[in-house]
Amino acid sequence: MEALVNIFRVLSDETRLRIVVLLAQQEFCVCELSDILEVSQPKISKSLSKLRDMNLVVSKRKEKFVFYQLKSDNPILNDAVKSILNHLDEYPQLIIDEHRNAVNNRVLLKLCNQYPVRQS
Amino acid sequence: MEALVNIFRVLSDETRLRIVVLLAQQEFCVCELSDILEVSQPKISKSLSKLRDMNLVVSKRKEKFVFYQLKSDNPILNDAVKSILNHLDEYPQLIIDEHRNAVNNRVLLKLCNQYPVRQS
DNA sequence: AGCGCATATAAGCAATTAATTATATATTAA
DNA sequence: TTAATATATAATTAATTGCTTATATGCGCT
Repeated sequence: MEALVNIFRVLSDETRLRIVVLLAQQEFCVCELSDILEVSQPKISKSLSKLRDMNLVVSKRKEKFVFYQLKSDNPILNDAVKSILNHLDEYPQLIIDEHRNAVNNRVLLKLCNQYPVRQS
Repeated sequence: MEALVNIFRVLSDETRLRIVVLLAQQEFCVCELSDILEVSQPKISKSLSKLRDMNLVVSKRKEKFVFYQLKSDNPILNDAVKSILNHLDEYPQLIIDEHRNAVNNRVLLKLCNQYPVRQS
């Protein structure tokens, strides 16, 4: 029961929710999330550590960067994310996040080389 | 976005979540919820008023009793409730609530007449 | 070893939320 | 109109949460 309530508590914070929605689609490192969401690094880091404490994400270091991945073994969280994605058009901020992700990947990443390299 | 986050905030409180799950199945008055959940009347009342402020329930008085009904026009909330009901077996407290509701309806209600009468 | 960048954690403060107790309102019934 | 019951709200205090700034850790490079 507490676990159930905690899932919803995680999603009741805007920063955490935006992170979860992004991670539902691909893994990200801390600095990417900080850039995409325009949220301070400590705040992102703290959000992620809370998600990790609750066993909702896993992290792995790749050289300088620590990448976070959403775990997919929590049916309630999965359903909630699916529900949000189904109604994405009602939440402009989430669409902006997606868009900023795409832009970051194309421009910043490739030109300035200040981003982790992805082989897509 | 704030509306989205607020849905999850509502569900991140155990009392409110238990109320929502019960109301998803039928309407209840305050005293019934207080009895079934074994939670103080002011706490139930306050939870319900928060739900009403967020436009998630409607209330109607029937004589002494004020009945609350879950509104069904919020897709995110609907999906969340469906998801919870799909995994009810993992949350014993919710099952107990359902059970106590059934018992209350059969025993207390009919014998002692201390409950609002329902025509089922 | 020393520097730089990525990430994590800590400290202090502000703000929000919650619980309990008491009280107020509204309806019914005598 | 008074009493009893159902519900709502208020006041106080306690607890949680969140933000910012500062600092610590960890890895890679030179």
